Amino acid sequence: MRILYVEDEKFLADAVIHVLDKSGISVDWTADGEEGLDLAVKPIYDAIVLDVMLPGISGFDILKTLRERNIKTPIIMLSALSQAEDKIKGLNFGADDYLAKPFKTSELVARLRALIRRPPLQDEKVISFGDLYYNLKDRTLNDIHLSEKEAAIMESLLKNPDHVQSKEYLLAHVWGTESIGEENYVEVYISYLRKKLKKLNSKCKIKTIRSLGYKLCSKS
Amino acid sequence: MRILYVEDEKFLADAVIHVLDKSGISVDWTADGEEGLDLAVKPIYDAIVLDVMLPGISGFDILKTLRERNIKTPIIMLSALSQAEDKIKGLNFGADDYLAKPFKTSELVARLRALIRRPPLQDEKVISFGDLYYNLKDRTLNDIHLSEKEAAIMESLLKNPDHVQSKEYLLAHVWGTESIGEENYVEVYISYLRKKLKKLNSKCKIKTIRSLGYKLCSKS
DNA sequence: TATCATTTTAAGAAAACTTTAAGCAAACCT
DNA sequence: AGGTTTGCTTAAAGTTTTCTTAAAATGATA
Repeated sequence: MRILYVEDEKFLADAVIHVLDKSGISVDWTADGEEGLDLAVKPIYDAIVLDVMLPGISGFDILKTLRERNIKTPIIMLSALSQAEDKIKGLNFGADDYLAKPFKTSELVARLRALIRRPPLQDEKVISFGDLYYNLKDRTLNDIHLSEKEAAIMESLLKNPDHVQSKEYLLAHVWGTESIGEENYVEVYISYLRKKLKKLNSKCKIKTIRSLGYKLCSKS
Repeated sequence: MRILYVEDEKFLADAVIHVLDKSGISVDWTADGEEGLDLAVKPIYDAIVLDVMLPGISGFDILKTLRERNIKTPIIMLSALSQAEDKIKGLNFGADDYLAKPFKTSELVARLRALIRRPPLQDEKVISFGDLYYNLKDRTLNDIHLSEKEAAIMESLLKNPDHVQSKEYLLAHVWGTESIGEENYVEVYISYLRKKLKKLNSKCKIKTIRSLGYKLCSKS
C-alpha cells in the first residue's frame, strides 16, 4: 500500500511516516501543496492524506481540483481546527474521511486500512516503481502507449525492479521458449523502452549487466 | 550473526561486547555517531543496536536517517531516559525494539535473537567481509560493478578471506586449467581489483605473498 | 485493398571486456 | 651491492557482447 501525504509540519510528518512505514504502508511525502497536486493526479496511490492548512495552495484546493478532474483516489483530510464547519466542507468536496489534529497515528492507520478495504473503486490495475506507473489495462507507461512486446518486457522489469533478468528469461517469457537464439529481439525492445523512458524524463533506467541481463533501477 | 553497536559508554560497551561475543554474536563497536551511521548503511549487519544518547548525532538521528534511506536492518534502541520513555513508545520512529537502561545483557541477546529470526529481510545473496559486500546477483562490490573475471576472482577471495590463494589456483579456477602459464592474467586483474578497492576506500586489501599467492584481509 | 502499427531481420557501430606485451618496481639471494 | 626473479601497472590491440537503425515482413483495421 502506497499513499501520498501532504503536510507542512515536518516534525509531525516524520513521526507519521515512520509509524505508517512500520505498518507496511509506504509514504511519499511533500510539504508543498503544488507538488502535492502534481503527485496526486498520478494513479499510483492507494490513498491521499491532505493537511488542510498548507502554505500557498490549501488542502481543500487540492481536494477540489482532484475531484473536478474526476480523480477518485480516496482522500483523508487532516485539520487542526476541529470545527464542524471544516468537516462538512471537506466531506462536501468529496473527501472520504476526516481526522482532527492532534490525532493518534494508530487512528490514521486504522482509517487508511478501512478506506482501502472499501469496495474496489480502482478498476485500473497499476504497477508503480519510482516515478513510473504502468497501467496494465491500457498498456500505458506514465500515459504513453506501449506496444505488446514493449509492455510485456516493461511489466516483467517492473514486477521485479532492481533484480537482474537475463535476455534468455525475457525472451522465453515474452516470446516463448521456442524463440531461444533470438536474443536480438530483446535487445531491440530494450532499446525502444529506453527511448521511451528518456522521452518521459524518468529517473528510472534500464541497466545492462554484461553477460547477465538487465535490471530496472531508480537511481543513477 | 554480526551486529553493529553504537554506544559511547566504553565501560558498558566492553561488558556487552564480551557477553555477545560469548553468545556467538560478533560485534562491530563504535562510540561515534557519525561513524555509526557510515557503518550502518552497509548491508552487512544482521541488526544494529543504537544508544539514544550519543555525543553529536543522536541515536534517533541515525535511526531516522537509515529509515529515510530505506535501509531496513533491524534496530534496537537503548535509552537511559525514563522520562522519554513515553515519547519513545508513543512516537515510534521505526525502531524494531526498545530496551531501557540498565538492562540485562541476556535480555539484549534474547531480543537480538528474536529479531533475527524474523521474516527474511534479504532476498539477495551477498557475501560480506570487513567493510565489503559483494552481491552475487548483479556482480556489484559495494554497489560498484565488477566485470566477469574481476567478479570471479573477488568471489574466490571473499569466500576464503585471510587464506592465501595461488596464482595457479586462481588461474585454473577462473580461466580454466588449459590456461596454465598465463599467470599474468591474474596479476592484471588483481591490479584492477586493487584499484577498485582503493576507489571504494575500503579497509580491505589484497595482499601479495611472494611466490605463494594472494589473500584478502581487512586490517593493515 | 490501402493504411498503419508492430514485429522481425540484419548489419554496422559502439561499448565493455579480455588479452598481450613491455617496462618498471620490489623482493630475494649470494 | 648487484644480479635475478617475481610481481605490478598500463596502454593498445583484439574479442565479444550489446546497441541502434532502418528496411522488410507481418498483421490488423477501416
